[in-house]
Amino acid sequence: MKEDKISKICKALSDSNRIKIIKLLTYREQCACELLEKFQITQPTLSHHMKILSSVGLVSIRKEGKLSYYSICCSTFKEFKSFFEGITCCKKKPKMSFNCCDKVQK
Amino acid sequence: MKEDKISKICKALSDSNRIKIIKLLTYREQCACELLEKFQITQPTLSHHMKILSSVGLVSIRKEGKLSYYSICCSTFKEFKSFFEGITCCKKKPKMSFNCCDKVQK
DNA sequence: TTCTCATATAGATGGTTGTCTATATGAGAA
DNA sequence: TTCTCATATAGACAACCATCTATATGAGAA
Repeated sequence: MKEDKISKICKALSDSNRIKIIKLLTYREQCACELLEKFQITQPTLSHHMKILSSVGLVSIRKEGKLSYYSICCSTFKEFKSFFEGITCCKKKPKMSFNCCDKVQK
Repeated sequence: MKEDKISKICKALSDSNRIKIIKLLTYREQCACELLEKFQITQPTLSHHMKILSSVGLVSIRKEGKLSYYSICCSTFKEFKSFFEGITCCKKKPKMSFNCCDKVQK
């Protein structure tokens, strides 16, 4: 996954309500009305947040009758996480040999 | 780490240039002038980006003479990653027994 | 069809963001 | 001190964002 896509997903996650939504969807898929109860926002605002989360592929929608069920989209989420696995916090003074901070720091 | 802090870190990472900066710092700490060469932005804009990254604790600064060396802040980054480890993409229809998507999806 | 309920869309608004140019700061060299 | 270089800050501007109210859509019930 490229930097551009990662930054778009991070933007989608840059709101604390949307982080909470993602966390809630960890346990099971939920319909909009269920999610709405847990927030102090209006229904159109929740709808807006869900659109942002689904537009970057973090969340998928399943419609059943009048209800819309949301769940985390596994493949996108895994790719997102694996990008950060590739980032390590390594410290090296310039022109010196490579050392991982895990060894260097206390 | 709380949702509010996670969302602030995601906001700091919601720009593709800042994602690239973090990726570059994976390999070693670098000074501002070194980083600047790799982007098509002005020096004040890079300085602005570094301030955003360090204000959320993602990056730390070490000053040496005229130069400022930036590196990834291990502890924040690890906490950030571990938050997402706690998020799993599990699918369950309401009122049914719990199933992880790893088993459910093809 | 008509009503009701769940959700989406439209449009407005105040606040935030990425970028720039211009300028300040601060360290080492001359 | 004066000059130069690396970096930070100030201020401006167009674009974007979270939220709201009002309204539309669309499915099932009556």
